[in-house]
Amino acid sequence: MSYDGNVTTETRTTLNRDRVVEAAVAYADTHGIDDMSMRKLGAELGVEAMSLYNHVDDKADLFNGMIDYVFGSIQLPDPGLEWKAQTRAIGKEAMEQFGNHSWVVFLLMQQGNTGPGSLQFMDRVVSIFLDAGFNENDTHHAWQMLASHTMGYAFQSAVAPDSHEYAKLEPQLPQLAAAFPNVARIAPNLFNCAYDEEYLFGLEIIIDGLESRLN
Amino acid sequence: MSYDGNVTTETRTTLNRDRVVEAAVAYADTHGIDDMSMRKLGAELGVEAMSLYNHVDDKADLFNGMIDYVFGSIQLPDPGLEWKAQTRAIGKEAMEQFGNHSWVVFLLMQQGNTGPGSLQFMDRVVSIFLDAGFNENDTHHAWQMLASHTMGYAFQSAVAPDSHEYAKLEPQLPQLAAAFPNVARIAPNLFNCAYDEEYLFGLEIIIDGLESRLN
DNA sequence: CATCGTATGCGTACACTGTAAGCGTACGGT
DNA sequence: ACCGTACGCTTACAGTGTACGCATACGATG
Repeated sequence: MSYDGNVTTETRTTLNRDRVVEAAVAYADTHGIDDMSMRKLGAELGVEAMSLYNHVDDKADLFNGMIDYVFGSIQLPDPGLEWKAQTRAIGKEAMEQFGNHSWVVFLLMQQGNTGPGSLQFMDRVVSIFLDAGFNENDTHHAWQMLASHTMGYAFQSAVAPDSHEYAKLEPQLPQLAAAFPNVARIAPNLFNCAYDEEYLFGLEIIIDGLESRLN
Repeated sequence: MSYDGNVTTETRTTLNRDRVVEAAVAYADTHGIDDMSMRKLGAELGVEAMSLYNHVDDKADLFNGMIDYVFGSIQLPDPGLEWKAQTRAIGKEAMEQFGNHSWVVFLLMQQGNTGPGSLQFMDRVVSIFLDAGFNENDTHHAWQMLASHTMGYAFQSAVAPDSHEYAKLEPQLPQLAAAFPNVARIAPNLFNCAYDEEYLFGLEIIIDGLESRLN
C-alpha cells in the first residue's frame, strides 16, 4: 500500500521543495523580501539554514521558485471569452497577485524568469492575441505592452509611499509646493492614487490601441 | 583671495559628495550595481570605505544620490513645442538615460525616490499636460501611465536575456516549443526585440488615448 | 609664526549574509 | 538484520554595511 514515493509519509513530515518555497512566500509576504535570510527561513521551518540547500540549489533558485509560484497562482480566464474580456480578466488577476506578493516585481527585476509557471502564463496570454487574429508581430507588440504596463503599475504601487511617509513630509509641504508647483497641483491625486483603477484606465487605452490594428 | 571655502583647493583634491556619487555611477555602469560595495567604491577613489561616510549618510543615501544624478541628466524638451512632441522627446530621452544606467530601475524599485532632481523632472513632465489644457485628474492619469510605461520598458530591457543566454538555451528549444507553442510562434520577435522601438510604438498608443480626452 | 578647533580620512570591530565541506543519523528496500 | 543513501547539522570562510574612536592636516585666529 505504498504511494509514489514522492509523497510524504504521514508519521513524519520531511522537507521538500514545495514546502520550502511556500514558507519563503509566506515569510516574504509578512516580513518583506529583504528581511528573508536562509537562516531565518530555516528557523521558520524548524530547520537549520544549510538543510534548505538539499531542496534548493541557490538563493536565486529559491527566488525562481517563488516567482514561479506566484505566476502559477494567477487565475486564467475562460478561453471562450472574447479577447478583450480575456485581456481585462488576466490583467486584473495578475495585478491582484502582484499586489498580494509585491516582492515578485522586485525579484523579477533582480533576475530573469524562465520557469515553467511563468512560461505557461506567457503562453496563455500570447494565445489570446494569436487566437483573436493578430499576426505574430502585433501579438508581440501586445505582449510587450501589456507586460510593461502591468509591471510598471505593480512597480509604482509597490514603491508608492504609504500614508505614514506622507505624514512625515507634511511639514515641508509649503516649500515643496513653491519649488514644484505643477506637482503640487496634482498632489491630492498622487496621495490618494488607487493604482488598481489607474491600471484599468490605462488598460482600456491599450486595448483600444491594439484593436485598431485588427483589420 | 580665498573662495567660498566649499571650493576644493587646487593643491589637494579632497573628497565631496558629488565626487562620491559620480564615482558610484561610473562603477555601477561598468561593473553593475550588485558588485558595488563601499570598500570597492572607496578603493576606486583611493580612499578607505569609512571615509565615504563623511559625505554620505548611508548606502541608501548614496543610492538616492545616484538616482537623482540620472534624473538630473535627462535632457528636457523646449517648452514651446506642442505637448505631443514634448512627450515623445522626454520619453525618448528618459529611456535613453535609463538604458545608459540600467541599474536606476533596480534602485528605484528598491527604495522610493523623492530627491530634488527627480521632483524637478516630474514637475516638468506634469507641466506639459497642465499647460496643454488637461485637467488635474487627467494629468495625473497621464503621469501614471507614462511613468509605468517607461519604467516597464526600462525594466523589460534591463532583464532581457542577452544573446549569450539565448545561445545557452538553444539546445532545449524543441521541447520548449512543444510545451509552449504560442510563445514559440513569437520567439523570433522576442529574441530580436528592439525595446526602444517597442517603447515608441506603445507611446503613440498612449498619446492617442490621452488626446481623446482633450476636448 | 604659533596655536587650535574642526573636518575628514583610517583602523578596528561587530553582527550578519550566502554557502562550501564534511559528519552523523535514521529511514526504506533487501 | 543489514546497509546505502537521503537529508539534516555543524563548522568555517569570505564578504557585506557600518558604529566607534584615533590621527592628521587644513584654515582661521592670536
